[in-house]
Amino acid sequence: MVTINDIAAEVGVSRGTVDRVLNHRGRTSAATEKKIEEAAKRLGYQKGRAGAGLAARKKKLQFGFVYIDVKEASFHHIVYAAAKNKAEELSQYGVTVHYFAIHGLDESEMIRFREFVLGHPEISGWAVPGEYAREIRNIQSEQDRSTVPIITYNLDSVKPEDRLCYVGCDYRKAGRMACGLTALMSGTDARVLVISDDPGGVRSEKERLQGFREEMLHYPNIEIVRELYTEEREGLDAPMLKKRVRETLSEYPDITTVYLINPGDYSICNVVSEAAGNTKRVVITNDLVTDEQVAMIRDGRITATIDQEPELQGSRPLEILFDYLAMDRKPLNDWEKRKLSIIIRQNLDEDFHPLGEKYHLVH
Amino acid sequence: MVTINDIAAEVGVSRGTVDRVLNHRGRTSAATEKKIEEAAKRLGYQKGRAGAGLAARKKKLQFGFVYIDVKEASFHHIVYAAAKNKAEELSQYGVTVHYFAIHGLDESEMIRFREFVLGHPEISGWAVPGEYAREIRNIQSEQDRSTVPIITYNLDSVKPEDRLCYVGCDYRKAGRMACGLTALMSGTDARVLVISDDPGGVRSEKERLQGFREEMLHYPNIEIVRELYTEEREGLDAPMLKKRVRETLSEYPDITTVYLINPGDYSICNVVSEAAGNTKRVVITNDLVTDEQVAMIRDGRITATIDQEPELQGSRPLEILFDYLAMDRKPLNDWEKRKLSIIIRQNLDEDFHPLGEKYHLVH
DNA sequence: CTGAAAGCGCTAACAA
DNA sequence: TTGTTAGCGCTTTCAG
Repeated sequence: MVTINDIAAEVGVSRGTVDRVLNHRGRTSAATEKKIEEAAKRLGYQKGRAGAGLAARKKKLQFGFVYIDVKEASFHHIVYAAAKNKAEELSQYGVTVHYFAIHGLDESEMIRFREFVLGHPEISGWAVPGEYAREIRNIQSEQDRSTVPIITYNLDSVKPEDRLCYVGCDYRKAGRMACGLTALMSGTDARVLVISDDPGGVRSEKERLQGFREEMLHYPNIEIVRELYTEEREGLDAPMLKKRVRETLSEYPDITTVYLINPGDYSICNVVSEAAGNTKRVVITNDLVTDEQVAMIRDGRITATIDQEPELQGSRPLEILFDYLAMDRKPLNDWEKRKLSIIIRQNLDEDFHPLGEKYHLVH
Repeated sequence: MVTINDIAAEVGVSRGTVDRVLNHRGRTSAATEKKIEEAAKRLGYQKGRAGAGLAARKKKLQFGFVYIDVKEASFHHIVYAAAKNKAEELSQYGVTVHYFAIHGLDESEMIRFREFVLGHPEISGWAVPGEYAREIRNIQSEQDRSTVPIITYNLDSVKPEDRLCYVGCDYRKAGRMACGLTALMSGTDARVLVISDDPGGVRSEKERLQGFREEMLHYPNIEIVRELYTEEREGLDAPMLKKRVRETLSEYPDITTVYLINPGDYSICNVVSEAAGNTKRVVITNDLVTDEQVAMIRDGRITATIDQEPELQGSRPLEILFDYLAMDRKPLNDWEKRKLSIIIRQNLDEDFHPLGEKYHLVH
């Protein structure tokens, strides 16, 4: 392993100078810079994790972790729990994580968020759900501090140059998988009912539907019979939606498959299974996050679910920030794709998302 | 974070003494031992990764990695590639990995293996396919060196007390998943043909079949119509087996599903798809390891495959050894279960097993 | 602009 | 049986 000492010896300067050059701390002459950088490249220098880890403690790195804390957003509870876990691990390297919980979509939340960002200039790296990256970038450019890296997760709604890396799944692919499963489980002439929470604002749901449609091109006889969405401001239990689902299923008894893109409330599955009569329908959902869902997969109310590794969406952003700021390691790609896995009854682990229960969110 | 200095100060001894006690190096009095251990527990001491990582270099840890190098065992090529990758990463902590390739099942290989183990007394941790753990244990007990930890991977054919941890999947569960997929894709009255490489010696295949059968109890109308195995010493392309598959499929045209437990050669899928006529059959396989298989999933000759994370079976054993020997971290469980994932055309990543091609095995 | 030195947490070698 | 010291690779601070 080649160390900064080797480079110093090679070039004939002190360790300090090598450090200054390699970490762009300035106060070095162009001449030595050239020599040192050339030597570093020639010898294949890479910062060692052990030494850098030890020395990181005196940097006292501060990260900001923004997460969504809304009762029905179980996905984000898992994300948050995983982030806390990772933060605990990073604490031994002197890292402190500041959390900010977003409680809803109102303008007042954005103001609180803005204040939080402004109030924490000491933070040298952000991990945020994609939707909130824009706001941080705005503040940064107002202040010319745009070198502070941002990792987005779960959603990627910002230009690639505005974040260091996005950690999350490919929603289009999730949609294609749902269609593939439909073809395999309901046959290539499936008739599909699509149900989702109001997709007006949320891009992930549009993309999943788009992916589903895209894949349908390979299955010309699969048909989406109807798409049903929650009424705006309908509330969690969505009585209107349930009513329309019931009506639709009796109007189209030949519906073979229900693709539940993202219901706030999974009790909609009960409506589907009650309406079944003697026809057993295939029900496909996204994300495995609540106990209710687990029970539904177990007893067949949900046939299959497509999961997107929420734990890694919580832990990896912090890890990437640490690697970037303390270890001098840039992420390999600007999109760290999280795996989409298919869950059916037989691979439903008793301990599927073990972090979920370890932490309670205080609202 | 509480350090060994804190403990030394608390108890009123030197760091060296604390180190000796906490790492059981002997040469300490029972009295100080008690005081130090009590203080460590009280303060919640845990060895820091950064410091331990740096200091590990002077331990010059040596690990032994045993792998299977047989042309048709593509699974193990991936395992090996991942192990090399991890070894490279660990080299910065002063770790050296000694590899031993097993080329076959003959007795002479066992002798070579035995000589390798005997010839490397400096090795302080082993990572081996389960089948080979027994031999190492035997040698160890002959020499009273049974403290050297063994991590098994891929197969767990040794008593829990004879290894520190097993890294691999639950083959019974893999079988249950195959049955679950059968029910979902061919219906609950599926008629199944099971094909496998001679399962005489190999436990994983028996367990998968056992899991399949186990799950069949929940689907009383699923039936295994026939089981076909390669003749002993038949050779890779298995012409006899292919012939019998062809015959079986024409004898039982109502076979809906083929479960390929572990064919040495996937070209058997071609036989199945050629014999199809107008009936499209569901073909389920295990492990996604060759380009041929990828092509088959793409064009439908294979319907679904159940993967078991070969990369992690290569990297984790080394990581676990390092954590154990350098970081004082025991594995959380004595079985680190690897995830079983279902792969269909739509989640077949172009880059599914990216390590596979990075290394060439020299036979 | 550059060098020297101290220190992060831990281990190992040596001295007492 | 215990303490002391040096050093792993890197960062930081202070002198020059």
